[in-house]
Amino acid sequence: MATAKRAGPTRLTADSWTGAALQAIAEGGLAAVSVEGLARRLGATKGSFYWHFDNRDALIEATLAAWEAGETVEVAKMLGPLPDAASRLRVLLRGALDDRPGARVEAGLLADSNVPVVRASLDRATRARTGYLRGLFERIGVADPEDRATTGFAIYLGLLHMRRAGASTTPRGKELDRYVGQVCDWLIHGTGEPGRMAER
Amino acid sequence: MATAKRAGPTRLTADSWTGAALQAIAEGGLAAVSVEGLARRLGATKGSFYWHFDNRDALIEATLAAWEAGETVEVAKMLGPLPDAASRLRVLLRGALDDRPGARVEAGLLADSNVPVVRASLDRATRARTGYLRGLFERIGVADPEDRATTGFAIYLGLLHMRRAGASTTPRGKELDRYVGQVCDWLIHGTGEPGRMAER
DNA sequence: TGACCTCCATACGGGTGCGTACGTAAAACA
DNA sequence: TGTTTTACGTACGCACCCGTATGGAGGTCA
Repeated sequence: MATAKRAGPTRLTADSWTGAALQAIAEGGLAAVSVEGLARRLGATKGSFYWHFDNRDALIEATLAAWEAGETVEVAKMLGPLPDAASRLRVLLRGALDDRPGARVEAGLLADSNVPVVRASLDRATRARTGYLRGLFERIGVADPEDRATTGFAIYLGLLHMRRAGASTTPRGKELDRYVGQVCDWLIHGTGEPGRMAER
Repeated sequence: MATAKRAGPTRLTADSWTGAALQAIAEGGLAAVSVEGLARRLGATKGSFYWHFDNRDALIEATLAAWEAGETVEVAKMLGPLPDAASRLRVLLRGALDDRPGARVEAGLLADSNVPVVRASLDRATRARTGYLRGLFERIGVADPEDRATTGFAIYLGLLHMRRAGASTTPRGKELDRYVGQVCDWLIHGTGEPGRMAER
């Protein structure tokens, strides 16, 4: 009974490991990424892992790179077909509260933002998003696109976090659509749709 | 050379351990709270710890309770003397970006919000703050205090996180005061001070 | 001064994770 | 069909951490 046991066809690839790592991050952050743990999940052993990667750090770097790449194309795919800046903003914000796997991974990574590699990765993602947001606000024509981009991203992060923490205060379901729409109008116009908000 | 070595007068108390745990959380989250690690910091050994606490979980519970208590009195002390709701809102938001030790602990705890005990503790803190925020907005007299409180807290969390992640996009120094003021005006009036923001 | 209680150090067993050494099936190639 | 290369399993040493067992120093009170 030397070799046996794994379910799938047979051999694993480096992507098998980064994929499992992504799933682990989504569930429990970096701490859940252990070589032996992933091996158990994959029905393999460390012997396999250390053939594909030099060490745990190498796996983490590869995993982060895979996430960044997948995230940018996913965002592009979500926002590309949209017509105007306003609807892109709305979709972007909703992305914080939807159950995309990418969002779950991002929420997991937020927890380990003090780890230098993760920090670097998140910083790139952050920069890309705030830059994109700033572009949206510039095209919309507000006076202070920088501030609004920062605030928009802070709201994004905050909602992402409230969702991960399972905060009972997070808007859900139908409420969510309404709330996100409200926040977007608010970010864009400085106030809600005319008549929906008091001015004092 | 049986007993010796610790610097301080001598004996430790339960508070010594929760204090060290708070510091560890501020630096590295829950993962940094290890009995043996704290013992090294305090110049003691596990023998001392297990006299003051039943186990690691008991320490964590006590530490969270201490943080919650300290946080509420600290917030009360900061906001109590302030005259109007607007300035309270501003100080509350600034609290996310200042270097209060409490904020560092909170940022560290955010990282472990998937741990049930931490989640419960954070949830209580969150509820208290959003409730307080809602009260502020109600007293100010906006039409939708609930939405604004949620958004205000999301911004708080987002900024807290951007600061912890060392995001280069976070406003700093003088900019910080201006930015926080801007966001507050914006949260309150729906738009910035008249003339500072374009309306389209 | 002797019995006692408080507080802590030492020493141990068990668990988990990383990384390495080595052996070995199965595929690829000759 | 034999040999190399690919991919993986097994077994080990090491480090760290939790929790327990046990004993001892120093203060307290009779």
